[in-house]
Amino acid sequence: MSRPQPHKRATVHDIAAAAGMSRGTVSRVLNGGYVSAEARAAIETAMSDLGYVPNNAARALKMRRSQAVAFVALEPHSLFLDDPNIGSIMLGANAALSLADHQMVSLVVESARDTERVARYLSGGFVDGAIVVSARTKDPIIRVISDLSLPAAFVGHPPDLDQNIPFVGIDNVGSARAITEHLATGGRRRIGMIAAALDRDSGIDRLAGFRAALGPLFDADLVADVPHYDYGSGVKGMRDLLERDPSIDGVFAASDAIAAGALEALRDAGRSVPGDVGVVGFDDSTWAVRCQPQLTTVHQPAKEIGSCAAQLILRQLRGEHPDPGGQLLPTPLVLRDSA
Amino acid sequence: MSRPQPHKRATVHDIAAAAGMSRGTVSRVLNGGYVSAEARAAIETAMSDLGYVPNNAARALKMRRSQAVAFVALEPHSLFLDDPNIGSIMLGANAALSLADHQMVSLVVESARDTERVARYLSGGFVDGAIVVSARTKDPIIRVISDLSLPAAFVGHPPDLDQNIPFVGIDNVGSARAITEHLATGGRRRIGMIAAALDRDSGIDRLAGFRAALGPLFDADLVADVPHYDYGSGVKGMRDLLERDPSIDGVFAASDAIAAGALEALRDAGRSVPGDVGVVGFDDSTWAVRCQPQLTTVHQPAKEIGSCAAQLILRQLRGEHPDPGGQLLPTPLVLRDSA
DNA sequence: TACGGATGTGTGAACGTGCACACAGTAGGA
DNA sequence: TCCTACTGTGTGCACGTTCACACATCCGTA
Repeated sequence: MSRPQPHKRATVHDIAAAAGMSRGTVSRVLNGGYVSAEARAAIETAMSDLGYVPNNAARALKMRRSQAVAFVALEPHSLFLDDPNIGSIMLGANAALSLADHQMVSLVVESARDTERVARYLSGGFVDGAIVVSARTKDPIIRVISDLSLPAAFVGHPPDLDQNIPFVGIDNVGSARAITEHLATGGRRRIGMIAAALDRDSGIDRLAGFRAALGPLFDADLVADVPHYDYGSGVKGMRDLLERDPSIDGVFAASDAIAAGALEALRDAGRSVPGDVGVVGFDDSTWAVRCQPQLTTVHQPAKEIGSCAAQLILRQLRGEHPDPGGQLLPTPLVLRDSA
Repeated sequence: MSRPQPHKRATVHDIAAAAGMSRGTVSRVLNGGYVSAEARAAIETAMSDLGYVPNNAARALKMRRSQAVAFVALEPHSLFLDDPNIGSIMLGANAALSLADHQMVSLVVESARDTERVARYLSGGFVDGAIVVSARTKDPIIRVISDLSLPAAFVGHPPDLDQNIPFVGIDNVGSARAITEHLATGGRRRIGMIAAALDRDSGIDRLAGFRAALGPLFDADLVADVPHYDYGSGVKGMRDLLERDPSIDGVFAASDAIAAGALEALRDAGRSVPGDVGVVGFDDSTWAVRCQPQLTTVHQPAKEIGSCAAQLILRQLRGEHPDPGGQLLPTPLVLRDSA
């Protein structure tokens, strides 16, 4: 069986031979060191003549550094399709890694098969670290990363996360509380919530903040529980709430996409927003300004979250130990028209 | 300067020593060959005791195969944030590569700095091939890939694409023509278009199809030209068209996101859809069913496009030469409520 | 008995790189 | 004169893996 050889590529040997120098000198041209002007010139012309590109796999093997960092998106199906947030986090992380001359490679995990392959990939020396987004409690990838002791940073923090792994996120409890209070201050009496993703810390915490804000006025009957942060869930959740209590006059949606869905359900039911019902969202994503009326929401600094996670990795690569515990970024309220 | 050593990891040597065997036997346990049951057992316990994971960088160096394929998204800023299509293409490609036990790694190119680094990465032996999405005419990445003669597949085809590089896409001209004809058949007289991305083949071809469908009825004054396939562009483009000709009664939007924006502008202008104005989109993305009314549109088989691109790569890796020219996937019309 | 094949195992040489070391020549100061 | 410092270059080794080859053993058969 003959392996298909994609391309016969020049190596340091070939360059050295063509320039009449030794491998060491070629290496010094590439990585710095004492090289005479003539030698450098000869080697550089040889490199461009032969179209030399260094083999990073060999370099990674020798240096134990690949200059690449993985961005692992778990169960991104709905995320990529409905939640613009993860895109922003990715772009933020990429920008920060790019400045440090690291390549971000993002890996998608959808199936068990993917999990295993990604684990192999992460442990294989192709990357120096990993940013993990949207891990659920008991996610097998958490164990894999702990076992490998690969430099890592999580976005959000599953409760069973290893103490030594740093994370970055937002204060979901506090932000949810703040936006709920805004709704209450506006004079709303019957305030409900469309809670989502209660298998993740973000979902649990947003519900906790909502509950804390209302205190004794909290009514468990006014909480609709939907699986995902997406538009369709918003429509369904809002219909549900309207059925349970037609006198509802305020809704906190766990995401902007959900809020957008809720607006549709309210429109169908003939309720005006913000006249009859005040609606607030969460994320300040592109959804927020697309809606009619535009959403009052919690700004989630997605780009900063991404770049912050990247910094956590870069710091570990410099040998610094990250502060234990997490880093929480501020989340200002954004007041628009929906409440 | 001491390099931060993330982890002292076991190698085949260590396993061999622990099991009282030689490296070769360990390799055979991993890659198949004649191994006695006792030897296999001893080595397997040694592997699990020492927590052995093979070093892919070393394997890639030796085998000249990394079992990884890059997914290069060019200028994804607006793509990731506004266009759910690219997410679907990614997931489709990942699924296909996953079945063939290849890791998909996606790379984001936003700046010139990114282009250079990605080029280095692609040529460095970390990946066996590359899927390139959303390349513009004269994109430097095209040259890089041609020069490397790295197995590649493009999604869409910039006109200056190397003849030898296969691509996958849809018949933008034909689909645009078909949906425009649907609009005309419905009895609309003054039909306009919100054309976008006229610096890419997709944008140019959709406009060409529109023009072909209308024939002599085509009126250049009823074409609004916007830069991107996003919601905001749709709002602007529609306002523009209404101003140019208030009697307009049909609109072909170059994407669903644009169509959604157009719906908003029409609502603001007090026009009913489909009563006063018929609107059709393109993509059949999540936008299409989120709108009020839901969009009549062209179904773009994004997942299939992704998996098809993946197949093109896998075929090249098996040493087969791909058919020159491209592969076009069918794009059925989806009739909903907006026209 | 001798031979060929199947099965099982060890050894050496690569893959392409970077670094430590060795060595050579020059210059300056004690 | 000798020692040191600096500049410039070549060589050997290691990174962790796989593969080709050599070798060893066992069995069935001519």
